[in-house]
Amino acid sequence: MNALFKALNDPTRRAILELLRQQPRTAGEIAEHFQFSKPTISHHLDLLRQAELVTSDKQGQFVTYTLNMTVMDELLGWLLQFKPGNDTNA
Amino acid sequence: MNALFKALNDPTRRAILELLRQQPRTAGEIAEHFQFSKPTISHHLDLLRQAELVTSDKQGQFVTYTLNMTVMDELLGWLLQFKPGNDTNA
DNA sequence: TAGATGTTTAGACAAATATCTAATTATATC
DNA sequence: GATATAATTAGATATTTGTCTAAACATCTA
Repeated sequence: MNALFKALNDPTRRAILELLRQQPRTAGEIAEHFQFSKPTISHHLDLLRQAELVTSDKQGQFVTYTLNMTVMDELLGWLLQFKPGNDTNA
Repeated sequence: MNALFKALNDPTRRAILELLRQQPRTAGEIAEHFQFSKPTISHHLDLLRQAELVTSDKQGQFVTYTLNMTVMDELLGWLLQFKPGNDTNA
């Protein structure tokens, strides 16, 4: 849960997630969308991977990043605990 | 959105939210649940208030904090954009 | 094998963050 | 008014974070 909130606490990382919402992309393609250096984007991708918000797959020189929604579902569950009438974790 | 994710990116602040899920509490009551100093808790409460995750109400010497779910709904909306088949912000 | 391309690692640094103690403000009560 | 209680503000400090450049690693192709 910590890694998840940490990963989400950055506008660039959230923008990366929104990019990947459309389709998987390589590290270089992702970097093109931002003004930061490639190492910086690589670091952001690392944090997203640590939080399991993305998966990475290396094909030759290219590393393709794909959105992984299963962790988002965990966050969804955490959120719903606050919804009135929901007694989960009561 | 930034203030929201920032506020959520701390286990103590998330625990405070979970405490307030049961009922509103004063700053002192909240502080009793943790091992940190009162100023530290006061600071966490300030960040939660900045994110509008809680509201505060002063009655005499006491300041009562109450959970505010409306911002959580915003987060919920952000999350749902990632759900397949959801074309919001497409 | 050499060079080009894609990506990550290493190391440095400024800015932000979480924490503390001491001091201050606000209210209640004697 | 003086003192006690509730809470916040101020200032200090160690840690974490986001960014950069330079270097290294991995793969492809001529």
